[in-house]
Formats: sequence, structure tokens, C-alpha cells
Amino acid sequence: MDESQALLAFGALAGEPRLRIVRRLVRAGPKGMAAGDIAAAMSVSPSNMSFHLKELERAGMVASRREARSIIYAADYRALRGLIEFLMKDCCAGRLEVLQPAAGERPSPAASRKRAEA
Amino acid sequence: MDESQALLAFGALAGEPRLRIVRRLVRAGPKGMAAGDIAAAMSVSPSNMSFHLKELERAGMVASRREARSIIYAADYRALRGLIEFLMKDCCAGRLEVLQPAAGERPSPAASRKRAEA
DNA sequence: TCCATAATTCAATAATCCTTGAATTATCGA
DNA sequence: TCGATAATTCAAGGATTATTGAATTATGGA
Repeated sequence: MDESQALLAFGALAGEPRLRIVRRLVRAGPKGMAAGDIAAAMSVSPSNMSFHLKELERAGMVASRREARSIIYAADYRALRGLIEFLMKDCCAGRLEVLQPAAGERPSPAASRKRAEA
Repeated sequence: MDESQALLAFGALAGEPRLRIVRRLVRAGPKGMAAGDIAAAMSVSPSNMSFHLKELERAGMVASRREARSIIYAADYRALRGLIEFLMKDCCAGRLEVLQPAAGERPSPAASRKRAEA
């Protein structure tokens, strides 16, 4: 996966409805789910669901096929793997310790600040 | 990493300038880089850089500390690992084949369509 | 204290993205 | 062909997010 695809993928997953859709479709497996069933399963209007599914498809995260009157959407596992790989290889490149934490690594400044605020 | 943090993280990485910043900071390592040096390194105005850094910090992807007159930003490796884990565990939960492709898996419909368009 | 440097904050504008509901396209069965 | 179902497309509006330049805060040294 190259950078521009990764950017699309991050954008596609950066919203509650679409992240939920992807989760649902991963669970559904390769046989997928009809657009209307996804919409009903998460109480989103058909037209809005269509918008989000198109967005996910544009980003390559899901694929669609027509089956009689329904359009079936399925998660693209390759894209998910590709995104994970992108984060590991391309993004953390040259810094293996990102993936393999040193023993006794201390909490992040950000985390400490959050605790202090609470 | 929980869902709301993952959503913030995806949003933070879903843009060219910020993805570049994270890449640069991962390369820079734990000692980090001053805000101004990051801005200069990628020809972005200081005020705009500040905006993006704040966004990344809000998402927990980077941490900042003051050092004399400079403010030093560093990538939060834990957050990057957390995001990778989120994708693997939470998002692909119950579908191991997302991570371990079956032998002879065929190209995605999306990929075929792209080829056809070209 | 005064000046210069480093960065942030603020206000205004521009650009994107999301949602809604109506209109349209495609398919199937009578 | 006609009616019903499944989904998409379109246009309008609302809401977020990004960019810019000016004003502000914090720090260190003369």
C-alpha cells in the first residue's frame, strides 16, 4: 500500500459510522452484507449509508457486487492487512523499537498529562 | 487503545501534512524535534505547523515538552503500536484470515475494476 | 528592564465533509 | 409492461476542518 492509498484509508476509518461499518463487514466475512441490511443493522438512512459505503469503496476498504436486486458489500481483507503493513513498515521504518518496546518503557508525557487533568 | 482514541488517531493521520510530520518524528526518535525545525523541514508556516501538532497531540500521537525557548515534539511509539494493535485485534476480531491470507487468495474486485478503468 | 527568538492563539476566510430528502436507476415477479 | 423493491444520485444546507496573517505569551541574554 502506498501513501496516497493509506491516506484514503485513514480518512475512511476516521468516523464512527464508517468504522462501525468496517467492523460489521469484517464479522460478516467474505459473503458480505446487502447495503440495506447494513443500514437497517445500524439505523442509518439508506442514502446516507450509500454515501459512506461509496467512501469506503473509494478508499479500497470494501468491495461491492450486485446480487439480484441487492448490492452486497464485503470488507477487503487485503486492504486491512495493507494498512497494518503500512503502519509497521512505511511509517515506523528504521525504528524497530516502535514495534518492539524496550523493557521498562515509561508512560508517555501525554498520558501523564491526562492523568493530571483528571 | 479504545475506539474513541482510534478514531482520533485515524483522523490525525488522514492528511498529508500530518502523516509526514509523524513519519519525520518517528525518524527523529525519542529526542524529538523543535516545532520550528519541523516547520522549516517541510516548508509549512509556524502557525499552521502549530495547528497540526496540536491536532496530533490531541490524538495522542505525539508528545511535547519545553526545552528552553523551543518546544520539542516526539512521536509517541506506544500510540502507534496501539493503533496497529487496534486494527489487528479490535477491528479484525474473530477473523484471523484477515491477518493470515489463505494461499492463492485472488485479487479484490476493487483492484480488478481499477485495472479495467486504466 | 529591554530586545530578540520560539511558539502559540485568535479571528476570518476557504475548503471539505456530512446529512437529509426527493428524484432516479436497476431488477424482479405478476 | 406495470408495480414493487433495492439502492444510488443529486442538490441544498449544516457542520467540521484547514489556512492565513496579525497579535500574544514565554524564555533567555545583554
